Formats: sequence, structure tokens, C-alpha cells
Amino acid sequence: MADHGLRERKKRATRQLISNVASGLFIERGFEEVTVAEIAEAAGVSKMTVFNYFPRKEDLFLDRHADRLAELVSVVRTRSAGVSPVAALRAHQHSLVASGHPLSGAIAGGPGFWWVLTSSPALMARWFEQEREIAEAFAEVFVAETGDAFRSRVVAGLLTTAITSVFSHAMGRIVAGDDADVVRREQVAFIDQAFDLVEHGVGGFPGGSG
Amino acid sequence: MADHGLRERKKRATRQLISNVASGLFIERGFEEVTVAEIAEAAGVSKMTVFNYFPRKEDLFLDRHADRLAELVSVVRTRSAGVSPVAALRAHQHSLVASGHPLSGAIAGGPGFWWVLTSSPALMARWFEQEREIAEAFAEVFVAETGDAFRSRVVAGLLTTAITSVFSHAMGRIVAGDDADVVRREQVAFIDQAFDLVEHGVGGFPGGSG
DNA sequence: CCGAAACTTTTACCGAGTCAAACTTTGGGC
DNA sequence: GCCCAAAGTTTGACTCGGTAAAAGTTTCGG
Repeated sequence: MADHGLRERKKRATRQLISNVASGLFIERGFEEVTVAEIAEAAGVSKMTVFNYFPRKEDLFLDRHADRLAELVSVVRTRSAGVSPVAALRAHQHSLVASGHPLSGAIAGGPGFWWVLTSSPALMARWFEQEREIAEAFAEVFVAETGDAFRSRVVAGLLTTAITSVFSHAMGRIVAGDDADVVRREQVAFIDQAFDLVEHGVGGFPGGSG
Repeated sequence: MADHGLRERKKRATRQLISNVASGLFIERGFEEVTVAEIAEAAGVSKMTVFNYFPRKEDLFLDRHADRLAELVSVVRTRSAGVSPVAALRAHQHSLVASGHPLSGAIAGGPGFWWVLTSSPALMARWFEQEREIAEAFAEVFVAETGDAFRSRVVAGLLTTAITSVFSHAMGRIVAGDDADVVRREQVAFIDQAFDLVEHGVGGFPGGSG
């Protein structure tokens, strides 16, 4: 019943072990070049057990998704009265950058992650799927608040686009070799640019007032 | 050398045959429930040949993607001077609905397609990937026009969100049993709503001026 | 300390996708 | 018309991701 009996601790440890071993192998040699059987063996566990903890091979690498999703939803759902989702998420992105959080994208350790991710179509597909899940989660919150399903889904999609754009922009620069501190400093402006586009519209882009 | 020798004609015919046979089976029984070997046999062709024409199983069902992508890019690239991408794409969506085009989403034959698509995670993943490709194609056009990579990618993402939102909204209603003509008539307002959000911003949504 | 519940392993299997080699068809040159 | 090269197809064997079921093995509650 307790949530930290020997059983639970072992499970957590096993899960962590598998994830660590897998990430290590992926970053060393690439996603497609490592088989699940190999991961299982390296972790001293059976193939079935790997799939027990991580239903798809991709989840071995993208296992922070649940946390990220929960955090983003929480930012929107628990925002103060009078604060719009755009404002809340904008502030959240700023704080990620300020605190040097990995999900800001502007983090020195990123290249390995990014390389593994982008060099595997399967992994990219899963990544996009996760972005989609974020959008759906936002939409749910908005529908609950407003009852307007269509508008909720559109706005949710737009917000998600802003978030993913700023993340991948920072990551792209890091991978291109830019200094992490520089990127982090300049990222502030890009965040505002993206959220401004969502908040105030793209207008006649490209062109004049846009 | 000619592009319509016997050889080319046969290839086209074979490709079409495989695609037709596959779509028929998918709509009849669902994507996951049909194996590639089965499709090959039903089309009187070997499994290898199927993969020769369609690199992934998903492409057997989503084989109009290339056309759709080309059309959307062309709408943006060949828009008249002084017309913004938002305006061009908005008009294009309206014309799709007006002409009863399948890609408007408001089409009676849609449920089969939609059912197959939504009941297969693999197919959905590929679908999202294709939307992503559309966004990337838009971004390329904008970068060429403006040189502003970041802004281009954000705007491209926002526009793609609008397009996919209106499509899936129409499709959702059709699947829910709404009359196609009614959906088509009402779709006009939803298109404008989505593109207005992109063009003028979501503001403080949800709330007052939004 | 025993028995039930939870977790893991084993074994066997299926389907997508790849590879290489053999085979068949098409088209061009003579 | 005939033959050769190129293009396309088939075959068969194989890898890998993922599932299923049943038989261990470990933990926990009483």
C-alpha cells in the first residue's frame, strides 16, 4: 500500500536503469542502431521487461514527456485570475530559460539529445505526436473553461506552435555550435516574438505592419 | 525516353491498383487488421512490389499527401502581389469548401477515411508528420521571401494549425453524423474564425476582447 | 511462515521492412 | 524481327519491434 515499499523502489530503480542504459547507447550510436534486445541485455533484464516499462522503443528516449505535459497543463490550469493562457505560457518559457532548464532548449547538453532525435524518423514522429498531445491537453482545459470547442482547439494549437518553435529554435542554435549563454540571453526576444505573433496575430506577414 | 511508354503506363496502373486494393481493404476492416502480404496477394503482386511503390505501409492509405502539399505551397507561392499568405490560404480553404473538395473535410465520403485514420495510431502519427511537412514547406517559402527564419517558422506553424483545425473540425462533424451540406454551409464561419485568430491574434483568450 | 499478488522470464509467435539474387518484361539498336 | 541491356518483379531468407501466454520468482500481508 505504501508507495515506497521494497517493491516500488525496485521498480523505480529498474525503470531508471533501463532508461539510463538505453539513453547511453542511443547517444553513443544512434537510435536505429541499437536494438531493444541489446538494451535488455546491457541492463541485465529480459526484452519483455523493457517493453513492460516502455511500451514503445521510442519511449525509452522520450520518457520525460509525461512530466513536460503535466507541467505545461498545470501552468495553464493554475494561472492566476485575469492572466491569459498566452501570458502564463509566455512567462513560463521565460522562466525556463532563466533557470537554465533543459526544456528551454538553450542547454549545453542538448546536442546529443538533438542528434539522436533528429536522425531517427521514428523518434521524430513520436516527438510530433507528443506535441500534439500537448495541444490536445490545452484544448481540454480551454473547452472546460469556455465551452467553445472549435476556438479552444485552434488556440491550443497556436500556443503549442509557439512553445515548440522557441524550443527548437534554441536547440537548433545550440547544435549549430552557438554558445549556450549567448543563446539563453537572446532567447528572451525570440520567446516574446513568438508569443506576440500568437497574441496579436501575424497580420499581413510578410510585410509592413506584420 | 517518352514519359508514357508501355513501361510507364504499366507502372502507373500497378501503383493505382495496389493503392485501390489497399484502400478498399482498409476501409472494410481497418488499417491494422490488414497485412501488407494480404494486400499484395489481393492485388496479384508480390510483397516486395508493394514496398517498391509505397515505402511504408501508411503511404498506401495517405498517398494524396504529395498533391496536397504541392497545392498548398503553390497557393502561397503564387499568390498575387499585396495578398498575404493568411489571406491566400483563407481564400483557398473557402474555395475548397465551395467546390466540395475532399480536403475541405466537409465531404460525405469522409467517414470511412476518417475512421480508418483515427483508429490507427501509426496512421495518425504519419498524418501529423505530414502536417509538419506542410509547415516546413511554408516556412521555406517565407524564409526565401523574408530571410527571417524564426518568424517564418512560427508563422508557418500557425497557418498550418489553422488549416488542420478547420479540416478536422469539418471531418469530425461529418463523422458525428451531421449532414454534409449543413456542415459545408456552416464551415465558412469556422474558417474565418480560425484564420482571424491567426491574423489578429488570440488576445486574452479566453476572455472579453478575445 | 504461508499463500496470494505482483513482477519477470521464457518461449513462441506475428507483421513490417530490408537485402540480394534470380527471373521476366520492355525498349532500343542493329 | 532479334538480341542485349536496363528496368521491374519475384523469391526466400532474414532482422527487428512488439504481443501473448504460461511458468517461474520475489515481495507483501496476515
